Amino acid sequence: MTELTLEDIARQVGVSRSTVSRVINGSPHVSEDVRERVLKAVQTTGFQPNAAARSLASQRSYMIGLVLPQSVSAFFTDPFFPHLTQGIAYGCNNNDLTLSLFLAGNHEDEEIILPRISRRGQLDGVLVQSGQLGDWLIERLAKSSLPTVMIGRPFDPAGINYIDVDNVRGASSAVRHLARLGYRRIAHITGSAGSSATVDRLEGYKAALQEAGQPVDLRLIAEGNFSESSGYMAMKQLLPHNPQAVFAASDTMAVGAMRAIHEAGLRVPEDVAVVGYDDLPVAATITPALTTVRQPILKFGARAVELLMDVIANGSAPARHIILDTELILRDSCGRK
Amino acid sequence: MTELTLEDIARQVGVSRSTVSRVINGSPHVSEDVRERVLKAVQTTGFQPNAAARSLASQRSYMIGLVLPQSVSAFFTDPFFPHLTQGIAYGCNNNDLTLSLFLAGNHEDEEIILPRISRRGQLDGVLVQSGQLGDWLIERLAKSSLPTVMIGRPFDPAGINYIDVDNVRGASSAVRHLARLGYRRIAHITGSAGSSATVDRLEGYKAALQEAGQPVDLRLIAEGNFSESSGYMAMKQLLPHNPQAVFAASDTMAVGAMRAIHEAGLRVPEDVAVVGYDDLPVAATITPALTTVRQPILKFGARAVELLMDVIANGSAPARHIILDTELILRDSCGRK
DNA sequence: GATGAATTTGGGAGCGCTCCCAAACTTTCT
DNA sequence: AGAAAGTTTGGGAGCGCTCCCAAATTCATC
Repeated sequence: MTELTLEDIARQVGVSRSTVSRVINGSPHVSEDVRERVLKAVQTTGFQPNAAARSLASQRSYMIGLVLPQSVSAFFTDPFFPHLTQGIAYGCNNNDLTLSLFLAGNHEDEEIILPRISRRGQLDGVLVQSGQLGDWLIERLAKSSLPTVMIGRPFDPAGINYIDVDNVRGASSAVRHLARLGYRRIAHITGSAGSSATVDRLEGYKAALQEAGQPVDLRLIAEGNFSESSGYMAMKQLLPHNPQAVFAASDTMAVGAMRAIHEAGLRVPEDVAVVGYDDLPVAATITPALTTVRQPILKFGARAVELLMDVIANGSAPARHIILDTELILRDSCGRK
Repeated sequence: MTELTLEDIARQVGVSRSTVSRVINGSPHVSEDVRERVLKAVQTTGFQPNAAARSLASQRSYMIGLVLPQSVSAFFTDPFFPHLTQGIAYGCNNNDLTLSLFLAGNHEDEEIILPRISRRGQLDGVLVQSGQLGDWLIERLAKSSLPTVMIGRPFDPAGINYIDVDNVRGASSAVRHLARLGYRRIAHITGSAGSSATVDRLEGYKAALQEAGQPVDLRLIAEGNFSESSGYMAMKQLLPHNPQAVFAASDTMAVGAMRAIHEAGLRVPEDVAVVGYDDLPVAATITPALTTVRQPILKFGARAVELLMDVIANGSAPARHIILDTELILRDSCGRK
C-alpha cells in the first residue's frame, strides 16, 4: 500500500493536482466529465488525502476536543458523562469531525494536557465540561484564543459561549409535581458544591416550594456529590426529619437515596416519594421505576457540536448561549396520593 | 496573539530555525548556552510548534485513536467502558499522546468513521475494542496497514496484536471460591453471545466446576448481555432451578441478578450467593457488598497504550499479546457457609 | 601553531496539500 | 466574425515544520 498523493491521482487521470483537489473538496468549478473520471480513480486506488498536509495548508483540522477537567472525575462514577460523550461523538460523526478526548485525573494531567489542547494546528475548537467553580483549566481555556464552548453554564458567563439545560425549570417542575400530588416536607439532595447545576437545581427547588406556599426547611436539604453513595448518605441524614418526598439532583443519587429508604424499612413511594434528575437508563429499570427530569443528553451533545462549529466559522462575538428544555418523566416512585 | 513560527523564535534569539527545532525536540547537539536562550524565548513568547506542520514533515502525529464499534454500544449501559476509556486517556497523558475517540452507534457511523480513522497523517495507530465475532469494522481495521492493537482477544488472533485479561482464570477463580465454600448448583449468567470474554468466562466456569467434581447443568446457565436488566431477566429464569449460588459475567449483571433475587423474596447470600466480574465501584457500595473478580482496568488502559507505542515503533511482526491477571475480591455476597 | 577529529550550526529540500491568479477554452451576444 | 463574459484548468507560492548535508566552529593532539 504505497502512499498516494494528489499528484499521483492527477497524473493517472491526466489532469492537474488542483483539479483533483477541487473534485475531492466538492468545488463546483469542475466539468462533469472530469469529475467522474477523477472520482473513479479515487475509488479504485482508495486514495485518501493526507490530513496533516491538508491541515497545514488550510489552517483547519476538522478536529475538535472534548475536555473534562479533573473536577469532573465523576466521569467514571456517574453515567451522565459517558452519555454526554456519546452524544458529542455522534454529533461529530454527523459533521465529519474527529473528536479528541482530554481527560484529566489530576492537576498534573491538566498541565500536561493544556499545551496539547492549545497547540496550534491541532484543534479547530474545544468543548469544555464546565460549571465548576474556580477550575484552573476552564479559566485558562476561556481566555485562550481557541474557539471554545462550555458545557454547563460557567459561574461567570460574560463573553463565554455555553450550552446548558434549564436546570432551574427542570428542578422546579419536579418539585411542583410533588407539591401538586399533595406531598409536604419535600427534601432535596443537592449535587456537589461549586457546580452551577447544583446551584440552579437548588434554586428551582426553592422556587417551586415557595410557589406552592411551602416553607423552605434547611434541615430538609442535604448535600451530595452526584454519586450513588453520596445519595445514600444524604438520605440517611434526611430520614430523621421525616420527609414525605425527596428530590435528588441526579438519578444516581436517587438510587442511593432509595437504598437508604429501603434499608430504613420504609417503602417508596408509600412512605417517601422520590424524584431524580437525568433520566438515565437505570431510572426505568429500578423498582419502583423512578420519576425523573429528563435531560436530552444526546441532543445536547449534537447541539454543542453545532454551536462550536458556528463559533469556529463566525467568531465568538457575540457570545452565544443555548439553553435546552427538560421534560418530567412520570413513573412509579412518587405515587399519586 | 499572533501566530509565531520556529523562524520567529530563531530570529529573536539570533540562531537558525534548525537550532530552535533541535532545542524543542531535545536533540543533544546543542550547546548549553544556546539551549537556554532558546528555551527562554519559547517560555516568554509561549511558542507552540504547529502540530500539522510537524506531522507533515515528520510523518508522525503523536495521536492515537480509540475505536468502539457499534457492537459495543454497551458503552453507555456498562460502566466498564468509561473506566477503560479513562485508563487509556491517562495512558496517553503519560506518553504525550493525544487520544481521538471514534464511537459508532450504527453501521452507517462506521462507514463514516472508517475513512477518518485510516486517513493518512491523522493517526499513528489505533486501539480497537474487539472480542466481538464478525465485526465489520474490526475486520477492516485488522487488515489495514495502520498499527492496531485490539482490546480483548479477537476470535481469530492470528497475526493480531491484542491485550486482554485472563478471563478463563478469572472466572474459574470465582467459581472455585464458591465451590470451596460448599455451594452446589452454581449457576452462571453469561455476557453477550459472540464476545470472547463471554466464551472465556463460560469456559472458566465449566473448568472450575469440573475441577470441583460438580456437574455442568445447562439449565443453570442463562444468557445475558452485560446489562443490568439482562442480569435481572437471566436470574428470573434461573431461580426456578434452585441455584445455591450464581456467578455473573459482569458486576452490572450481578446487580440485576440481586434485584431479581430480592424480588423473589430471597436473601443474598443466605439463599443465593452472588459473585460478579469487573469490580466496578458499585460492587463495593451495594448491599450486600459484592464479591467479584477485579480487572485492573486502569492498568489495562496504560498497558494497551504502551503496546501500541511498541507496535508503532517496531512494526507488528511478530504479533504481540498481553494477558493481564485478575484478582478475586472477597466481600459479603457469597457468605462463608 | 598546524592538523585532524568532534561538535555545533545553518540552510536547502521537501512533506502533500490549498489557494490564488492567470491561461485556456466555451458560450453568448452584438 | 469578433468581442465580451463566463467557465474550467494548470501551476506557482506557500503553510511551518523535520531531516540531512555541508559549513563553521571548537577542541584535542602532536
